[in-house]
Amino acid sequence: MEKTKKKRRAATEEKKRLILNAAVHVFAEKGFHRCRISDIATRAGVAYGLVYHYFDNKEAILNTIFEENWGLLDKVIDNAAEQSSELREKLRAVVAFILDAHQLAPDIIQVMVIEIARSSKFLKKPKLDAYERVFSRLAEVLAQHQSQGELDSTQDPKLLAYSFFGSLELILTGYLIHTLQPGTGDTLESIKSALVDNFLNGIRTSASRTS
Amino acid sequence: MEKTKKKRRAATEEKKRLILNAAVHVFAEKGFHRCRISDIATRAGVAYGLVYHYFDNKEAILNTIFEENWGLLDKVIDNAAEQSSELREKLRAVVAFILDAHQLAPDIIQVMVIEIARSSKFLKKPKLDAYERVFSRLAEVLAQHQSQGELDSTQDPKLLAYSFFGSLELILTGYLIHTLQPGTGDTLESIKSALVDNFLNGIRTSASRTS
Amino acid sequence: MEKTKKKRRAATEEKKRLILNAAVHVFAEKGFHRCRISDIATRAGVAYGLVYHYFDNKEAILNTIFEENWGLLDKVIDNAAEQSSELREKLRAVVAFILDAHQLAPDIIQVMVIEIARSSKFLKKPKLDAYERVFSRLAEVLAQHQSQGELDSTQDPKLLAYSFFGSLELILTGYLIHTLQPGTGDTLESIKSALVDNFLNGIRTSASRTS
Amino acid sequence: MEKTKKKRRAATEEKKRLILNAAVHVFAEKGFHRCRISDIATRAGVAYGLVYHYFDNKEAILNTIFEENWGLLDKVIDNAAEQSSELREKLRAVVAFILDAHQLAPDIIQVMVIEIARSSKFLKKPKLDAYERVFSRLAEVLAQHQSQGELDSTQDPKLLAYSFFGSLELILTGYLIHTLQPGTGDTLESIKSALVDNFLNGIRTSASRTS
DNA sequence: AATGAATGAGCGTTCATTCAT
DNA sequence: TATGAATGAACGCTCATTCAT
Repeated sequence: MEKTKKKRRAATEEKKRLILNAAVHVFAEKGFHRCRISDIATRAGVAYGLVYHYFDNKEAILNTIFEENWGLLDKVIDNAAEQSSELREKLRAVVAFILDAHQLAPDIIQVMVIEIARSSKFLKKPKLDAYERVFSRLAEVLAQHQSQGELDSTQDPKLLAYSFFGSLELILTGYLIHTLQPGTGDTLESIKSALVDNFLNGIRTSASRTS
Repeated sequence: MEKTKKKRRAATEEKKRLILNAAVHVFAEKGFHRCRISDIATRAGVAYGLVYHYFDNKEAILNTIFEENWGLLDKVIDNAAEQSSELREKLRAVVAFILDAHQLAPDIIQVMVIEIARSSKFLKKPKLDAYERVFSRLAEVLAQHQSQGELDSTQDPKLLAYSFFGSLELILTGYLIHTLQPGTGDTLESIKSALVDNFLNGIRTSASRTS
Repeated sequence: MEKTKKKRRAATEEKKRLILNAAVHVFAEKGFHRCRISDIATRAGVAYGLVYHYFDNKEAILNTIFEENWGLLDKVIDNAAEQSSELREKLRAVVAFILDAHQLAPDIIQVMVIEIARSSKFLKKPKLDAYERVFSRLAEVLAQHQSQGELDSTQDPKLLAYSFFGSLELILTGYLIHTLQPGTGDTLESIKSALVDNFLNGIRTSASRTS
Repeated sequence: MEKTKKKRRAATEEKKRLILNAAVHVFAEKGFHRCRISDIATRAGVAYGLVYHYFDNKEAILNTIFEENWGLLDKVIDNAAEQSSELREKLRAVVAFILDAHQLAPDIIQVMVIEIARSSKFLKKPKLDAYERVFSRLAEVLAQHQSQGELDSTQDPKLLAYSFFGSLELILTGYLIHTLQPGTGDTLESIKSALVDNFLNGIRTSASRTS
């Protein structure tokens, strides 16, 4: 009995995952507004109505995707902050997480970047807060290193956090829409390093530096 | 007769502008997908059938907004490339244009950033090309300075261009959605400088530099 | 110009009427819950969407029917109260109005009796008040005749009003569902008289009266 | 074995009753069309699939409620006709049954009056016959007393039956929707008497009678 | 008997677009 | 040019009903 119930619960959870995965795929392919519930159901290989058995509505599906994945980012920053004392390492961990995720599951990253970040203007309170927390968290980390004299203290750490994620995001977008292609020499690792190093050191050659 | 025709043409152009302005406002307020043609017409103070005299459909309105404004950015980069030999000046001109525009007409910038740049995934050929040209143009400028030894030549200039615009875009987004507020000390000018300087020099203090 | 606008306004009003009439017919035929918007549109000979041009939703159509017709009943009672001093005459005017209306437009009466009275349990404030006003108004009239000694003053006039309308309503229902048929001798006029007389005098023969 | 079967049968019957009671409650609360099977199941504390073990469909539940209760009314009229020779007593028994039932189980009465009696227009053959039988039965009783000279023989007894039940029904409706409240002096008994007496004697004072 | 996952037809509503005036 | 009535495809969502366990 117990076992049966557990099994059923597990099967149920699996079905939900199936729908979620289908949704991620379809959102990435056609965009949230352009896709229909039936696209999701078809892709998941389930009946139309079943989607509504698991989710209140289309928006709720997107919310679930957001919560599951944005939460991960939250944790990654926390872990990075704890596990290393080097700022460079911390930033690299964040970049690595996102770029690796993009390798493994580009659809999810795309939905996060395009469908959620894009609609951030229209986010309501609880979601907006969750969204913002990631930036605040990185800003905290930066602030800490400012106070240790490693970073220019005159600058707003929040703005720096936005700057950092902005670079990352648009580069990702470039990859996603294929207007930006990794050069022949660029390994994923070299891109990770470049992103972090450029953020920390800038792109000028030391030769050309005056100030 | 001639005059009358001109007048009429001018009046027509004015009406078109009226609708375009209304569209910008409404797109910014509710988002492209969430707003209706009638919202635009109401805001413009015209009958909604009239919108179809001036534009083929809803998409065409967004296209017009895109073309008019993205074209400006194109020109700004060209001008900047010509009018100064200093890379810093060139970049500053671009940043200044965008941030000033955001001061003067935040709705336009919002629509460009949120409704167009973010949905670039779904752009079709001609629009996508126009979109991409801006990045290529900036990349060219950067490549030129690489060849002059001012910038690290090992890096992909296109990627650097994406990085630069990405920072700018997300900071703008932060301002637009009010999760990022200009600090009390931050003048618009100081933000412009910081963006360019950080891109060129990074954010590390010289004291903490080892390499 | 003026004329053209007026004409258009009139044509519009006519179209609305067309839809309203179709709705009355369809509501009467299949019942409010069982009919679809498309039934109304088809019956009216207009496009599906036009119904929504004139009415917010299905409920709003029923509301309009209610308001237009229930308001008439209101006025009829008022007029009857003013134009005659005889209670019998007043009641007869009310009965006559309803039964005549039923002859002329049985569908409307049916919708009023079945769809609105039935859902009276679920009426919200403003509609419920309008609904109730008719009963209150008749109760006032009865109360006045009580105070003149014509009617038994020990009884609740409101309850008497409900009793009166209840008789009328169920008889109408009987006719509507054809479980009650006017007998061969019964003219409409005789039924009107019977209803009023029975209400005032009861149905007992004087011979059998003891009290 | 026998016993076990009986027990099981009893348990089954009990479950069915549970669902039926829940249905009555929910139909009364939200209306037949506005409630879902799951509302009934939830209220009954069972899985909603179980509802389909006991009933073919939603309609069948309503039918069962109708049959169980309308059948009682049938019997009440029969009993009244047999047990007393006085018409007043017979009518009083019917009124008493209904009003007492309304005291004890207002939900059932409401469902009978609002969901069934009011939608009688849409009843199909077998149900319609059952519905109608009650009126016919009362009409028979009245006809009998007409032939004994107690009641005005010129009137259609069926119409009188409708008139009588109509009064009763709308007064009940008034109580159900709380637009009619029992006055402070009105006991339930006085209302029963009034209904019957008014039907038999009318509401005019003898002083004002001319005919 | 009991559960609740699964199905899919049905329907209300929206809204871009067309068209008559 | 200007209006807004008219059209109807599209789609989100509901929920009665079936079915596997």
